[in-house]
Amino acid sequence: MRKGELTRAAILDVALELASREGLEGLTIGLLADKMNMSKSGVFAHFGSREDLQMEVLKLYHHRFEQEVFFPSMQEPRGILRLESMFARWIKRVSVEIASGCIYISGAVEYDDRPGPIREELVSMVRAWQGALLRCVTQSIACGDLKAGTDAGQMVYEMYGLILALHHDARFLRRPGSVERTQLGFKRLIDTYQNAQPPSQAAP
Amino acid sequence: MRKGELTRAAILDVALELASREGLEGLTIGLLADKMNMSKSGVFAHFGSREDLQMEVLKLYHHRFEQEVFFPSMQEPRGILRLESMFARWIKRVSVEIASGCIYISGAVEYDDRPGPIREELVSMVRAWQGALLRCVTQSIACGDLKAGTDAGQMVYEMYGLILALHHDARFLRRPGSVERTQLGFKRLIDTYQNAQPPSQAAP
DNA sequence: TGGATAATAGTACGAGCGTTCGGATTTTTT
DNA sequence: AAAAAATCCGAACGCTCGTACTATTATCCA
Repeated sequence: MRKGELTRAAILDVALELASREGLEGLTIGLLADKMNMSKSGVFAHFGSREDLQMEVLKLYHHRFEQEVFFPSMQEPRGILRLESMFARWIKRVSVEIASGCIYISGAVEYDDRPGPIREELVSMVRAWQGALLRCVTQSIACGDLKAGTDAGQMVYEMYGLILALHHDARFLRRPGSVERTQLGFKRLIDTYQNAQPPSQAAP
Repeated sequence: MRKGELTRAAILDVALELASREGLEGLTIGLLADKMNMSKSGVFAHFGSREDLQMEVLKLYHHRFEQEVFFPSMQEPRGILRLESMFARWIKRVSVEIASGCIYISGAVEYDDRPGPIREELVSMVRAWQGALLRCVTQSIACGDLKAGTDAGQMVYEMYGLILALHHDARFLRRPGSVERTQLGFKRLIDTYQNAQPPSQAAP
């Protein structure tokens, strides 16, 4: 691997850290250069523009999220077990991000009214993740783990709300016990839509 | 009323509109001056600093929120009726803000890691609103509308999550039907914790 | 090891930011 | 109506931003 690609990767790593704290729009080349002990133009040369840099950071974040949350949960069997794994790993991920900030969540606010390629990419990423959750819920219904009439979209909606509340209360309000509240909310969600007893079996 | 106070009020009105769209940190004096057909220094003279301007905008927003959501609901009798009124008005308010943006929510992201008086004020405002919700839930338990063992903090937590999800899905993802999902989520929340039949009477 | 190539530094530009200051103009008060 | 005070403008300052260009240094390949 060439040296250029190496420092580029190192820059992106620091950039992700910085963007997590300050937001993608708060990510500045000057600050990044300082943290890297490089000149501004030295950093800049690795990316065609600031927007390209932001895009790369976003894609790196997405990749990490997939690695930590999505892929491991796919090892679990289809149904409620996988759903619980996805949510548990999601909570764990956001819990860590209480200290640093979650780019999906801060980005949703930063780009809710700012058109452009960054917004497009961000929207499609979040949609993809919600789509994955939706599929998992649908499968859970199909295999009889969840009641037949369950509104899958509604479940995903409320799951997302619980995570947003976690980020809000823990990171912004600095309130302890938010993780437990999120778990409790998820438990009530499952309790509402879960089929009577059989842990993971076909429906009648 | 002196002319100064009049234009000052007009500036604040436009500033609130602008801060709703771009966020409090995106509120800039130059842009504000343009929208007012005034010079930058002319606008600036009405406030000692940009931070003061932001603070005034924040307080104006808080005032409007109280007027539209909090105070009218206080007309309702204590208990679940008042709680439902608070949530309904809250939804209505955020629904309108889908087009413009909610400063409480965008501010929570902008200032989650940015110390200073603005953050302090914002946190105390959100805490106050959650406190009001908490009191209302507690009263609903006391008067027997909600079950005795109900975790009031948990209810408020989930209500806030539903609103955050509304803002996220409707404003950022531009997904239709989010208001209905929010109402459905609230209904399930009430169903879980509501006492059997008596609409609003003392508990056994 | 030398020559081509890649990687970084340095400097400068134009734009926008918050803020200051002095003067012109309008409003209010006496 | 005259005096006092409030209001607003215009220009300028120092700063930071992204970006372009040139030159120097380091790295890679033959």
